[in-house]
Amino acid sequence: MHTVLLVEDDVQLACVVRDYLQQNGYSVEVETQGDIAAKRIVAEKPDLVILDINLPKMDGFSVCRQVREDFRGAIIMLTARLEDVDEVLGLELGADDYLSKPVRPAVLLARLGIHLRRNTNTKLQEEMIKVGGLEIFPKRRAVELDGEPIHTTSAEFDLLMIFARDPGKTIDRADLFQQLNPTETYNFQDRSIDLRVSRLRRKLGDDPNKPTRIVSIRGNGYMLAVKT
Amino acid sequence: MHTVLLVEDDVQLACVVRDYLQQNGYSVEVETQGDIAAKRIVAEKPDLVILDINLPKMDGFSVCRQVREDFRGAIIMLTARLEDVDEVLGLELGADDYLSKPVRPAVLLARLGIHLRRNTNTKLQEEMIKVGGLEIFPKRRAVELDGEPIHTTSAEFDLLMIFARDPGKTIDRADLFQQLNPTETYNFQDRSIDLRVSRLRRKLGDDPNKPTRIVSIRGNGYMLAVKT
DNA sequence: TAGCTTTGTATCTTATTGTACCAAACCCTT
DNA sequence: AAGGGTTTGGTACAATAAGATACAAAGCTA
Repeated sequence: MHTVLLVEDDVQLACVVRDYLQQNGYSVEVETQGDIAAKRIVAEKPDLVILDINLPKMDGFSVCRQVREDFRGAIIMLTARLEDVDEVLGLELGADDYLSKPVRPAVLLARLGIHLRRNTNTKLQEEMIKVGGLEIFPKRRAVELDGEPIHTTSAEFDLLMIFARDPGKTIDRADLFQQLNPTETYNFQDRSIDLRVSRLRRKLGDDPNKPTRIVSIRGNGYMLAVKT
Repeated sequence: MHTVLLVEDDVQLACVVRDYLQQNGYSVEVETQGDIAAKRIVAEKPDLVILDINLPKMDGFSVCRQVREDFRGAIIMLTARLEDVDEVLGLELGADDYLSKPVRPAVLLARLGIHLRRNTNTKLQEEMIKVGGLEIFPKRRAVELDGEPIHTTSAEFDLLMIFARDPGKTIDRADLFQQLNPTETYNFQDRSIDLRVSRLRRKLGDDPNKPTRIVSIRGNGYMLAVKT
């Protein structure tokens, strides 16, 4: 049986949904406050979270963002306002899906099914890119090194993603810069890329004098090493 | 450059994805109809197919099934977010991967890279080149001598790679210089190559008077000795 | 809004790599 | 075998690239 945490401040609605899901074989918990929900998600690790955007204390966006790195299950956002949809779709947030209110029960059930199947089916694990001992989870924007979670900032993660697309290929600074700041133009004395690499290296436990994960190619750029 | 056939009936989305992929160095064709897509896949043999499930005329499952026997490239299935499709089916049809909409651009790119490398690039770059007691790992720019890691600088490694590609063959300075600095022209009094060799020799533990690994061929150039 | 985190700029330090120059080895002629 | 020219190896040094640190601006969180 799958567990679902329903985060919704409209108590009446929450109860209706809860009963409906329970009748359909789910174990459902309800939480009305955003800040507490964030804690509960991490602590209780439900299989799936249904997350309203309008919440007291902390809105759904913040909850999602805060929790995402540590929580692997699916998050379905609920929106009342149409304009929120764009933001949910914004790929940075890390939500898996969204539904706009009012929600038809059958649709909700169908969505739950999709996301839960994905998690339980062994062939369809969470999207992951694996390079050497590095595991990158794009949805959660999370990174693990030899199984240990590593906290990366946004800029670091973006950089790592570019490397991860082409492990073993050197990518020059101009290229990196372009991909990270598509609107700006690269200036050859810019050192921001170096700094990002440096910070990322430190987190990956790389010795800058003898880096083994992100290697420098003098006069060219950097490369994500493929450990054999 | 790799060719990708994008089969997607949402023209607007298709164009966004096409542009994005093109910006990242792919040659992209778009097809909106399932039945025609099946024919094109077999006829044009793209390196990779991105296949939406919801298509007019013939759905993605059928296309995949029909094409799979004649088409060796990777097929990535796209599941539409509004459908309650059982995604698992996609994999039993012979698809290589699947992604669910909305697709994070970075994830899509990463997946393309993974599948294309697997299919076309397997032998392009060796995992390891072994010459005598020397082991060279191009994909992490690392060198080991009798099992001991050796730190090489960029210039040294590049030079060693050239030698390692043709062990036992003498390569003249002009040739080396050209491969190391493709844009510049070689000047016969240039000594930078000699210096690189000298530095590399020292790291490889070679006695310059009686070098055993990188041998000088007087009047010609250098050669990586094939030690037994 | 106050405090924390993130991220870039400026600046300094260290490492790398080529040029210049000298010494040693080599080859040829005598 | 001696000597001159040529080729290669070595050291010193300067220029450039990359790494480190401090700090300030910007963004978020609470």
